Amino acid sequence: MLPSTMERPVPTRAQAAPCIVDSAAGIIRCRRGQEICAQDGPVDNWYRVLKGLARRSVVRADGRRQILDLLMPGDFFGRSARGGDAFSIEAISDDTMIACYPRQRVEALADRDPRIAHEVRELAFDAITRLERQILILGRTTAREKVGHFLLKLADRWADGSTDRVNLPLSRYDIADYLAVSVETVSRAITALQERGTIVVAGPRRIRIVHREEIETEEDAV
Amino acid sequence: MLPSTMERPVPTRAQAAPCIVDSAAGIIRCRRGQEICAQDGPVDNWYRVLKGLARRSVVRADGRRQILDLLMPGDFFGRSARGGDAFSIEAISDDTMIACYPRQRVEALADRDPRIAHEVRELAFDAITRLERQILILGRTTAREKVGHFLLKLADRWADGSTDRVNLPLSRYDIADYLAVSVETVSRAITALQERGTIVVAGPRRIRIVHREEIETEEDAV
DNA sequence: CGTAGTCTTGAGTATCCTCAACGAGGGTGG
DNA sequence: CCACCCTCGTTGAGGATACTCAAGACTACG
Repeated sequence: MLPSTMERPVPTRAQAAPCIVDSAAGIIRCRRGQEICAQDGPVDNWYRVLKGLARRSVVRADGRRQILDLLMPGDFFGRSARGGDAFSIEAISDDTMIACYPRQRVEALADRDPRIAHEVRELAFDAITRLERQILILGRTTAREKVGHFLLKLADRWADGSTDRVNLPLSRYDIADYLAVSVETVSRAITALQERGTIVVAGPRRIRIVHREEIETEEDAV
Repeated sequence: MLPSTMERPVPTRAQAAPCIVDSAAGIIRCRRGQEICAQDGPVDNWYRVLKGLARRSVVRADGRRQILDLLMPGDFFGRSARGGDAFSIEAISDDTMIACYPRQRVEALADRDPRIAHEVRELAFDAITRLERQILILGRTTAREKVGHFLLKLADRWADGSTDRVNLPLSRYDIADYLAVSVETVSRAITALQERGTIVVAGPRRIRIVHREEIETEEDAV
């Protein structure tokens, strides 16, 4: 078991579409677990994931970690200079590639070229959409719903050819911190979904969604 | 009780700072509860709250409502044309004023004027910061923490002169749907915070934060 | 003055968290 | 090759927390 899905290249979305602002980028290559940006670093950069998977997380004072955003190829993010909140960004899969732009430089580029401004705007709106989806998942009541919809979302974004086969690129711990539940609850939820026949678990990192509609209509939708 | 806080003008943040893109705006005036934008409407508009308070929410199939974003003066939001998710936006307080911009028109303006592009970018980043904060609140474990930090956030944004006196502009039901807990739990959490001496409740819509640090350091911070 | 909406509290149940233990897999060093 | 360690994943038991259903107090409003 544990077929080391992380080492294999991911079929779909393995590489982000090229992007105009990449002209101003430096490329960062990361191994699994490597920190891209410290929680209290002073730098003011924007980033875009080119390949792999990364997490943007906050560690609270009690040691609990909250993953704010899962970053897949094409995803854009910044440190939101204002706000005072500081995040740390770490690669989840090996060989994660991230483009890094100094904020001021991109701003300058955007001021000169409307196409770049447009692109940055679109990337920001994508980020908003992502965060809204995350809020919708966090707003669900039971852990089974959270995990189920997380799997659906992952299947859509991290498709393995068909959209019913999910190669989980992250650990149960990451899922737990992303959904704001405990690891044990994630594990139990997956087991419960399997026992109901909603999903089939072929190894901890290999899940097949059999009855998508059972997740979607489990006493609520949207 | 219920001193009808909603009818009184709010001292701080009652009016949003003027904004360049407002030149392209139509102004919408709403009464309390009035819908600004239907959940399945076809229009592709951007909005900015000028005065009052509004909520952007999703109603799930089971009737449960989730408030994605609380919109205060200065806040910007769109219907995120892509994504498929549809939201409905309603005014919470009476005499809420909202600027409404056709998306294409603002895009055209932004393409011509870098200052407008910059402003839209900043507004989008503000929205991202807002949503991230909301995720951090939703990620907390106990309802007491959620409600406590919600009050802190509201005190900061909706200050009544000093930042320890909060005139709740929204009902317990709105708070519940915003924090993804039941109304009863919100009520109990407020009662619990009062019994601990952390806050003082002077009427359902009037709360004073006495020991801010007790909320912030209640087994976690950030 | 009755109705509707808001807010609170109680009782019982369901869910989740914590602590704990155990198994499996991967890597390292002998 | 194997012992060892470490991380990951799962399962169990007990306690804490939140949800549901219910009822009551209060306010606003017609």
